[in-house]
Amino acid sequence: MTSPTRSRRSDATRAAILRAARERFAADGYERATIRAIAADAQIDPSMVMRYYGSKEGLFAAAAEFDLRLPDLTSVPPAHLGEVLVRHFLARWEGDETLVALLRAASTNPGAAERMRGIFADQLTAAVATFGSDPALTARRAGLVASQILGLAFTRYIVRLSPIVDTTPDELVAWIAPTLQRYLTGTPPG
Amino acid sequence: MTSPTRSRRSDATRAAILRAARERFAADGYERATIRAIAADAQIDPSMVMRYYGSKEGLFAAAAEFDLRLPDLTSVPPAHLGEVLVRHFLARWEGDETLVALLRAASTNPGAAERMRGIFADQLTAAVATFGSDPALTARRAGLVASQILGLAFTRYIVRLSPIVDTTPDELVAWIAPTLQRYLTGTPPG
DNA sequence: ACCGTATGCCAACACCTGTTGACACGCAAT
DNA sequence: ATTGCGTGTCAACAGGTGTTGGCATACGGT
Repeated sequence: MTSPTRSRRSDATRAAILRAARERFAADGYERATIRAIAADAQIDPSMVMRYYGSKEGLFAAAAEFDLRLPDLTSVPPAHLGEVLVRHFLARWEGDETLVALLRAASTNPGAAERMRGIFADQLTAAVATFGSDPALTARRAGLVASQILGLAFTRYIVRLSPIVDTTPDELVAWIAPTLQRYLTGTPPG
Repeated sequence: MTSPTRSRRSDATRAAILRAARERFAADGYERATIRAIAADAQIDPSMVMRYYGSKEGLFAAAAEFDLRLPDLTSVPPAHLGEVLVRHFLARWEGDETLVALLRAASTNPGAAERMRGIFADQLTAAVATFGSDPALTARRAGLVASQILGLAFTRYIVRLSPIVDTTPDELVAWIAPTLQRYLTGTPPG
């Protein structure tokens, strides 16, 4: 038995499968991304996928591993929270198709929706909770932020709505930052 | 041959198929909603679906027929545009699952995404254009509104994010109306 | 009453899906 | 050299998919 720290020969295959899976899931969604297509992209046999990831669900679970990597919001000037967040999100998934894969799959796959809920209810809510406003409101504030952020991602990467696709990240930040800012620090209506 | 105005006997079947199709597409998405399941819901044979709608794509095209029914925005006080819009959208699809079906399908089905683009790029942009601000900006304003509106729908009906699901329509309107108001009538940033 | 046709069901096709088990190769340790 | 195991390929299974053609039946016009 090789040492667990020593890289095994199959690690390259595992990585190739994961890369191909992310691409296919992002491009086609959960059901259209077939194991055969993923295996073909990775240039291996479909049965390898099963051996290394157990099932299609298991493969997706591994491929959709995602961390928002939210920055420490306590060290951000409170007036710039909105801008920092939009910019971070855009940068985060403009270069990583994992979230697009998750987004596409969440529409039809319950497990993916569950994971999406975890990411935006746990990670984001936790980050919002750090600059302690009214605890009773943090969940709602985080939810509202998620609604605008996910709407931006949905229109830009999934539906590909022209006015949103054609707008530069900087312009998007300028328009959307005030929205998040109000959701985060604005006084509740009513 | 029966008169085209006279209701034919099969109209009930056609309607039952359409109703079942909308339900299934809304609940399961395009690929998981099988013709057999739809036919079973409508209590008819799968081949009937093919005879009346030609193909699964044709059935979806018929089931996803959707009109935003946007009110005449010229007769709305400009300061209340945001509120009127959020309230209208919430009411519009809280009682009609067609848009949820379209939303779910748009993630994986190119035709559905195309239709979604049509709805929000044509109908919404046209409505925004009626209260004539800078024409060069109307498309972008409409796109931003779409991003928040679709994000709301996505988090509330698809991902079912708890803080958004648990919030009453009135509270959602209070929070989100100012966002749309700024996207519609606010001065451009920069 | 008759006949054409609209309506419906049944069985089957061809294809694709996730998944499985048997078998071959090559490397590493004994 | 031989043994054991990690790695990989091949073929096949069982089930589900959209879709098609043929056959019964019941309705509506004459």
